[in-house]
Amino acid sequence: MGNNIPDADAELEKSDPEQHLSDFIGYTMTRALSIVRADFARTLSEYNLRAVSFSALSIVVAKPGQTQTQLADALQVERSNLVGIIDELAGRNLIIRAPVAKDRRRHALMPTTAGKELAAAAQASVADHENRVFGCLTKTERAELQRILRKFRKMATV
Amino acid sequence: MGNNIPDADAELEKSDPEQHLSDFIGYTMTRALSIVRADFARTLSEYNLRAVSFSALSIVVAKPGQTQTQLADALQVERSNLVGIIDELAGRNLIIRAPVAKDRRRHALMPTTAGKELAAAAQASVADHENRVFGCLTKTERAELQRILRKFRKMATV
DNA sequence: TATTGTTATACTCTATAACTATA
DNA sequence: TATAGTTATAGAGTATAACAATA
Repeated sequence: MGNNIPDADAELEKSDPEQHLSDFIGYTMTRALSIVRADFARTLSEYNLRAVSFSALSIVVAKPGQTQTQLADALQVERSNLVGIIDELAGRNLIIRAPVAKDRRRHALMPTTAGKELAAAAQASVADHENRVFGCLTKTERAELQRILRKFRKMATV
Repeated sequence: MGNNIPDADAELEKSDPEQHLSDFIGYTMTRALSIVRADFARTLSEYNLRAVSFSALSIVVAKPGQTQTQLADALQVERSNLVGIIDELAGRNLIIRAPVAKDRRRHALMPTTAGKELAAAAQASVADHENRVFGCLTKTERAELQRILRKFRKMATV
């Protein structure tokens, strides 16, 4: 049973420690996304937004009136964990929890004017961020990357 | 200042709550990767491996003799957090911390025979997982996705 | 003095259960 | 009974500081 002794020279000509791992698309995508996320977080920090609060605000602006459960589903977070995100946005007067007359358990999430303005500004900065970070790819490559990723999201079954 | 009242019908014809967000490659990639990761985690659970311990083991097998600091850099984790990962793999006798004669502060990370075997088996399963999860894409699309992601990793500067 | 591995710790994220008020 | 929002909590994951051994 292998209690190997350090073998100083064998295999050391291989300079890439990721060799096998980078054969996997999932690994390459993970590393690529971590580069994107670093710049994305920097971009959103100007607005004191995290990725998830940016997404939440954007969705509330794009589709006002959703309940917290619906928004949690759209964001793929537990509805218990959405509470703090909504608290954060509502505390900054970017959205409000409006009562729903027909069902008093529910809150209709509505953007305020300030929320719409911040969402628009942040979205413009995120668009700049994407142009910056993906600037090393050609327009064709960016479009192809989006197309393939969208197809994957739509078609993947596992 | 906008204390908007729920506007029951306006905008409700829009059925996709992600509308603006899915214009961003980063958003699409995040969602795509979360699909991949779910199946990846399922695959590795057969071997009682997490993503990070699979990566660590794979790198130790591919390039034996690295120190913990070098491996931490390769994995992009803090070296303090690598300790537990190495403890886990060493506790299962998959790798060993071999002493380095020239510098007694360092450990040379070496795979055991069992570690090499588990890495090979897990890597085969991960290859199956990739074929399964990306089966909805054509071979050309998968190759193109890999090519673009690799170019991005190599070229991205931000 | 600086570096390697380590410990301790704190902060964020995520997941689950249980509560309340409403239906 | 069931559902929407909430609270509490536990488990990961991640980041920082400080320590002992060694260079």
